[in-house]
Amino acid sequence: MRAGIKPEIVIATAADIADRIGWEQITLANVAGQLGIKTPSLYNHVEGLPDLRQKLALYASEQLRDQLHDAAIGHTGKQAFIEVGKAYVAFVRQHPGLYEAINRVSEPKPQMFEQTSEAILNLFIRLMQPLGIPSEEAVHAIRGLRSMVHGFASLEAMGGFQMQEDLMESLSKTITYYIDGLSKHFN
Amino acid sequence: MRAGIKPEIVIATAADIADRIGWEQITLANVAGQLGIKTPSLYNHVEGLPDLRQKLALYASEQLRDQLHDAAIGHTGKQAFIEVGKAYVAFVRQHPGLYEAINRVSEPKPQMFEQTSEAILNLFIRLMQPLGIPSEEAVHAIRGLRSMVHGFASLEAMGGFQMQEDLMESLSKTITYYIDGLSKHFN
DNA sequence: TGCATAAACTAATGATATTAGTTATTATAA
DNA sequence: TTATAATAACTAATATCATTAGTTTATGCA
Repeated sequence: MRAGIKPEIVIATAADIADRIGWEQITLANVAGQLGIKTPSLYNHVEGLPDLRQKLALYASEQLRDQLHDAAIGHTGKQAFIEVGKAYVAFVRQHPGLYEAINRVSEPKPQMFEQTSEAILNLFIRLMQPLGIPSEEAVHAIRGLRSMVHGFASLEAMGGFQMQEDLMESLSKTITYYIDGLSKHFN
Repeated sequence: MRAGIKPEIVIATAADIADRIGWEQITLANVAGQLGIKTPSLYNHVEGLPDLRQKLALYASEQLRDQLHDAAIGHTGKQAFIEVGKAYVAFVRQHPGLYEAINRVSEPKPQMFEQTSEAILNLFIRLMQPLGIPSEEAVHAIRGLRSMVHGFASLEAMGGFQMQEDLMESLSKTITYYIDGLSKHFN
């Protein structure tokens, strides 16, 4: 019998498993089982479990990049960061397994993955332009923003917050305080 | 032969492996090998791999709590947060495997672990008292700080920053901006 | 229709965690 | 000091993985 599996379907299946029952549960046995084929058949589509994980990480990072770019459209200044930050946290809520795949990508990271990460970093850099931060300070400022947003998303993903109802509010307040303090220093 | 293994030695061995070659490498085979005993003998000291991981997470969170408390001594206000933040990042640098153990602790988390996490949260809360933030806003403010510090540590641990030389500077600047913006809002 | 390729399969290997049952060592109490 | 109970090692066996090798079957194209 022939199931007609495409590489993308394998990734999609792994993504589904990751978001549904956790990244740890991405095993070749689980993926093959959900696809209705035997484990060794997967080797026709991916080069093994590490390869599958890396391909999933790439897929996930592209999704995240796209959603962050979408969220930034039509906003500038402080509000742009708030929108992107919310989109970041929302992505992690919707796709905890994919976010884990991004964070657990093993070295050496695929080149395309590095590129996508860079694209996300560039988004932050561009959004920071209008604030008029001196360029030698901008690297620190952006590190702070990335850390903040990642910190919120990551802590929530690992169940680090008690009540997640008003977490978006915490995030937008935090970004507000940070950008205000930042602006005050350089204006 | 009898090796005279104490439970603490098993945890210490797992900690050593985690920091040296990575959390993923904590296997019963590795731990037993380093202790000079056979894998099944470990079941006399821990109840299996998940139990060992949880005990290691508890041990790690206690270490982190102690180091953060130490760092806070003798400081108040903005500077206290900077010191604690630096200690946090320093801990993750020194003990990447232990930090991973904390973050990968599986549900349900041991009660003692929850207590230790709460102690760390309480440290942040106490340090924030002098800033005079209204109590209904303090929860947001503390979430922001935790996220920031965790974000820095976590991003560095996963190799998310290019150059880590001046990372401490980025962290202290970020905390400064944040606390300044926060203070401005409520004074 | 025939052939090359893609994609499934079976079988086998080695690493892992885990359980059960056994033996040896140590500590303690008579 | 010796007998006994406990502790902590062991061997043997099983189940689940990932992985490799070799084989078969289905598909698409000349």
